[in-house]
Amino acid sequence: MLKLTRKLEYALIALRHMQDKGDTFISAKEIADMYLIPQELLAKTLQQMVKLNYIKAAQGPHGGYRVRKGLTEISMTQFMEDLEGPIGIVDCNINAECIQLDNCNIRLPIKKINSNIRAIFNEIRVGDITS
Amino acid sequence: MLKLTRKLEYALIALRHMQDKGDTFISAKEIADMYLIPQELLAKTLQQMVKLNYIKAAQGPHGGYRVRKGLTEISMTQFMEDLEGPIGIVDCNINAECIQLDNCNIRLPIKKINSNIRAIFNEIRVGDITS
DNA sequence: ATTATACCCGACTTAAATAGTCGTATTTAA
DNA sequence: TTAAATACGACTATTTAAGTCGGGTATAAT
Repeated sequence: MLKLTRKLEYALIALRHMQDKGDTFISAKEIADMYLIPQELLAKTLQQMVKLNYIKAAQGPHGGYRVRKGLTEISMTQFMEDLEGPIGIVDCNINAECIQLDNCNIRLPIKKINSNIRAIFNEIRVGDITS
Repeated sequence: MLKLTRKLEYALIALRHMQDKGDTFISAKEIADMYLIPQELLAKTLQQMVKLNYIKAAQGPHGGYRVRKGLTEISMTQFMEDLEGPIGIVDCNINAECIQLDNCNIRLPIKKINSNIRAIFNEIRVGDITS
C-alpha cells in the first residue's frame, strides 16, 4: 500500500549517480553493478528517460547516458507521472469510472487527501533528491 | 503506484454508513448491497475491525455491526496500519532489509518524503472521513 | 425445537500489477 | 572487424491484492 515502484527508485538512483559524474557518459552496466539493480530493467528505464528528454544517450563503446541540464527543476509529480502514469490513491481520482460514484460516501474527503499527497510531490524537485 | 487498498476503502465506506445510522446494528449485506461491494470481502474486513475493537458486532437475526464511540478520534495512520500494516513508500522504510542500504544514494531524501506522507495521515482522523 | 439470519474464520482461487528476462538489431570507437 | 554499448519489443515470473467458498456458531422469532 502506498508504495513507489522500483522503476522509480532505480531511475532516481541512476540520475543521482549520473549527476555526480558530471558530463561524462555512464553506462547502464556501471550503475546496475554498483547498486545491484537488474541491468536490463534499468536499461529500459533509462531508455524511457531518453525519450522523455530527461537524459541523453550515446551509443557505442564508452557510450552511456548523462543528465540533461534542467532536469533537476522538474517536479516529482511530473517525473513520477511521466514514468508511471497518473498519481491517485484511489481509481476514481484518475479515471472517474466507478460504478459507485454517485453513491460513494467518502469521495470528497478522499479526494482531498489525494491532493495533499500530490502537493507534497509538487513541492519536491527531482534535484532535491538527485543532488 | 501510491494506491490505497480496496479493503481500506470498503472499511471507510462501511464506517461512514454505520455512523450515519447511529446506534442500530447494520448487517454486512446491507452495506455490500448498497455500495456494490463483494459481501464476503466486506464481511472479513468488518470482522477484522471487530477484533481491533473499532466496531461492535451482534449475531443472530437483526444482528450486524455498529461503530464504537471514540473510533472517530483515531488517526488515519493508526487506522491504515492496523488494517494493512506499516506505511512506507519504499521497503527500507519498513524493514530496513535492503542489500543496497549502505550504497543507496537516495535514502535520506526518500525517507523525508515518507515522513511527509505519514504526517498527512497523522493529521487526519477517521472521523474526518466518516462523519 | 426448528428455522432463518447473521456473524466467525480459515483455506483457497483468481486477477492484476509489478518486476525481471531474453533475443535481436543498431551504433560506433578502437 | 570486433567489442561494447544503446534500442526495442515480446515474453515470463513473482508478488500482492482481490475475491470466493465451505463449514461453524449465535440468536431472535415462531
